[in-house]
Amino acid sequence: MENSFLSEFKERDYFNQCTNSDELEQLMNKKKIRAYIGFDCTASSLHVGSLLQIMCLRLLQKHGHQPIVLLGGGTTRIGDPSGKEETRKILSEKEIEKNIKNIEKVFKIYLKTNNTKIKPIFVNNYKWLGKLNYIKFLREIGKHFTINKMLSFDSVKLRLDREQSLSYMEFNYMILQAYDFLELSKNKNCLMQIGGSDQWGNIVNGVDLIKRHSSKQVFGLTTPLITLASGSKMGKTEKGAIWLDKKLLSPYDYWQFWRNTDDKDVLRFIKMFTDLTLKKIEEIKNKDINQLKIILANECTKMLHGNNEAKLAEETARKTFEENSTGSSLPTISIDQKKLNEKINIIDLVVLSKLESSKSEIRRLIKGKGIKINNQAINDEKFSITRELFNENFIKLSLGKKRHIKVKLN
RNA sequence: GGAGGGGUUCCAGAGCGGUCAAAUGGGGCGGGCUGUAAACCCGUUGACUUCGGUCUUCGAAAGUUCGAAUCUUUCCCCCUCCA
Repeated sequence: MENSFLSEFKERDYFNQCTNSDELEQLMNKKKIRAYIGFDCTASSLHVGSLLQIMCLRLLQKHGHQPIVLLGGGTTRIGDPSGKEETRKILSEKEIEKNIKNIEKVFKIYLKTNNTKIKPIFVNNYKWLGKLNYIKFLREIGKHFTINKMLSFDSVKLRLDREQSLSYMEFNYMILQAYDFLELSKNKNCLMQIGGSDQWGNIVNGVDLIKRHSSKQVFGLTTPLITLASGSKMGKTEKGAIWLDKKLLSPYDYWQFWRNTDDKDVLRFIKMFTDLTLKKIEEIKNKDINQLKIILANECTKMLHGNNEAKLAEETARKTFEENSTGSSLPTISIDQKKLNEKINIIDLVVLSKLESSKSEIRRLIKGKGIKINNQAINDEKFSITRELFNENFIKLSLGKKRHIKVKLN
């Protein structure tokens, strides 16, 4: 092994803080350990906001350590107040169970599952949190926490400062997360918890609790919060979240997300989100910035959706943007002959395409030359679609420069 | 429990009886410049429209008025201080 987990972790800019970096380094060089990351199950899948954590788990595997994936069926029932401005909606039990199943699939794509030494261990904290006895819990666990300290945590302070209420339920979240860590350290011999920097407080609590409760030394490690050069958080755009799920976001759109990365973020993201070796990255880093963006998009898409989808997306993007033609993996809708005979108005076509649902907005777009058919701007909202527009049964419909769709005639 | 302050369009935040679909900023969207980047400039930003207008919005309901985001009453929610 040319370098250790921790040094690669740092080189790839995953590192934010560690409870004891030197000792962790020694430990991990000496033996293979188990480490866990907890994931929230409030949505039916994960989005790129969680990708860095997933990459951490991959890195663990790469260095022979075993990841534990905690899908928080228990804690999702409470809701983590960290970094949240408002109380979350409380989900039904059924929804949470469904989400957990779906999210597990994502990990099975990103993580190696055939090697028993390193294959991910999936745990659901509802198993132990669900049957906690309140009095017993307070006596055994609660006594290790002081309110004074809890109030000093950012997750709590922020909410109080913001004049947002924080319920007692949420206030307990950090204790539950600490307890999770304790449970995993006892039953799964888990020695480390990794998380985003917003989890630091929660993680440290766990490390402390374990020290007090079982006099064991465990570690906490956090990754930086990834913000885009534009300052916004990664993962959610105005159009919606960048899901790691084909059903929620097409591979083409996923590819596009990476292709549209800000210049300033490209190298950082290549380091963080691709499997390219650091050496390789060093070699290519002076390439043309747009080439690099394509590499980034390809690598990321390949990892999630497979090589074929990545190639297809690249090809489609090339055709769409460079040749102004249409690529095959461009999202497609179909309309039938009959409908065409009755004349389809441009506005209705756009609505049909689902690229935009508000007719007022579509009218505005037309006024601003924002709607094109086969690369020809439409300047009349009464424009109707005729058969002559179809080339080999297809037309390309574009909204602005980036939203394109193929319309197929049936 | 007592005393105050407040809930406005995606967000922040003006408006405090007609000229309000509601200032301003941010964000978004479109156009220009470019490189499917950033920055910058311009336009736009409730819905529907036969482009004349029509309809629905200012926590909820009821009321006063020719007319309410603006006044009154009740209710719901939030915050601050005191207990």
